[in-house]
Amino acid sequence: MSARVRFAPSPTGYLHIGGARTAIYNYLFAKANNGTLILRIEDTDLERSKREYEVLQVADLKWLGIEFDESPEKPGKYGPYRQSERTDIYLKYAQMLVDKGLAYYDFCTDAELEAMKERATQEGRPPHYDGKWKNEKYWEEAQAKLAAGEKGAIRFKASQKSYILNDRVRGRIVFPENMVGDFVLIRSNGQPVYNFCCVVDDMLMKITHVIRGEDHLSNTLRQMMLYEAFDATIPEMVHVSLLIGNDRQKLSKRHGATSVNLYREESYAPQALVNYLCLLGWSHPEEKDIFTLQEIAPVFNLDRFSKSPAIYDIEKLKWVNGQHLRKIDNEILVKQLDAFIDSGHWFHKQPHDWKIACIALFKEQIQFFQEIIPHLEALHSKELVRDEKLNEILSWPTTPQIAAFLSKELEQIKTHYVEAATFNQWMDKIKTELKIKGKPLFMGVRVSLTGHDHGPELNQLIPLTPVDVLKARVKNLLT
RNA sequence: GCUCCCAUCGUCUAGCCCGGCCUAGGACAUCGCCUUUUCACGGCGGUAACGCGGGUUCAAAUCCCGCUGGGAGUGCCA
Repeated sequence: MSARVRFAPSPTGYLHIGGARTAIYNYLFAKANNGTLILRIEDTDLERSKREYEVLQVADLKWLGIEFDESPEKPGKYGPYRQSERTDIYLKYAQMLVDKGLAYYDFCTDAELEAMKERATQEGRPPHYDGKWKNEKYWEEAQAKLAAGEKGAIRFKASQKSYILNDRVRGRIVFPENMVGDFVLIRSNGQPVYNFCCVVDDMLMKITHVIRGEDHLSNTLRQMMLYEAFDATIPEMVHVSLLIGNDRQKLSKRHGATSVNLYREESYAPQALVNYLCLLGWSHPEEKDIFTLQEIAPVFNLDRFSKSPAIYDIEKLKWVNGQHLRKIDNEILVKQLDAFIDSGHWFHKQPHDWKIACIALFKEQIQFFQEIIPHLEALHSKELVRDEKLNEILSWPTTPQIAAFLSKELEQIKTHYVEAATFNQWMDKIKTELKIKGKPLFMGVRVSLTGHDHGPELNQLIPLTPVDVLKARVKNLLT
């Protein structure tokens, strides 16, 4: 039987990086095993689920390079792929359990349940449902209520024995007896509940491996009971450790950017995010740390998951991003930059070759795509911002000499830009005629021409800077 | 509270299942040095970890127990 895996997000918000990570693992597993990847929308919480979030999440997934073999947009033969469209299926299966005597109708009110929980807690018992409507003496009443059209929830008779789960990453897990009370399958409003839908769908969609976050580990007990009730085999369970913040707490908004769309907006390379996320809790057999999904799909396997939670550290992401950015073709980068920079910006008026040269020059220096903006601004700024270090260089006796020389040379230039060859001639002349060399030479020229004490290599930078800007800077410095 | 899970450098991790080759390896970050001379990139090097306590064993990061710490769950949320 070929592998079938699914990613099952709830459309209640943007795609979270934790969700993206499990999607990646599922994708990789499917690819590695020539299997099928399914997208199932878990929108049984009508209150919080929104179609627009589903659209957004799918778009983010696509941006990350994750495509599905079966999904709401691309139905296979196990649809529908939105749980909200499968209600009658769940109802049917719930009724089957009722008929088999494995589940029952419950007509308790919220207040009743609340009181029940409170009582149990006070008495030091686990806050389980007390099984009132399971009791024979209420059967007739239940039938009557049902006949009268009253809405009741359907509860599963939780078996009170101990269960053993063989989890692919966590090994043998023993759930002791009496851990859960009778739980709801169908709400009194007729809507099914997560744990139930999940089992029915995984069963019907013939899912072979469930790869999901460790937060679902305890849900697995209930789900095992349901598989048992349906006389079905449990898929292979793969519970991956969670992502946490630098304070070791559950990852949340206060830890910074936790949703994928934010990274897209900040122009991170999607393959970098994917690469980094993949490495959080999984390791490459050869300990490689820069790769694409296509590259590692053949070697991806379930044996290399770490069991402990991983702290999400954006510093390493930045580095990974830089590594990927350097591999991207300059033409593509220019296109992205065009889209990234505001339409009114002078950058758009530059010739294509100039843009390419800029990208080539700066791509080695930036980790964030957006960090290129200050670099670009620096090319066009006539300003000379004096700080301590700059003033020190300006105080060197050689610097005014260099500036004066450059000023004269610049007057000779009739073109819009200085050629690299011309610039190199200047350097030679300063060396031979002015007899300046070493640090005073390079820093003197750099400061005179750029107004900064740092930046890319001069012979690449200067040919990209307009002559009038260079003139203004030198003049600025001489006065 | 109860239940389950987890525990190697600041961070991500390799090693653990099948004890010796581990004076614990790699990567990010950090520090220093080198590099047609700056920041960066690159190269070289440094600082830095087996949570604690007991066992078992000739030998333990690796196996067992306890403690401590952390995480998750405990819903008519997913």
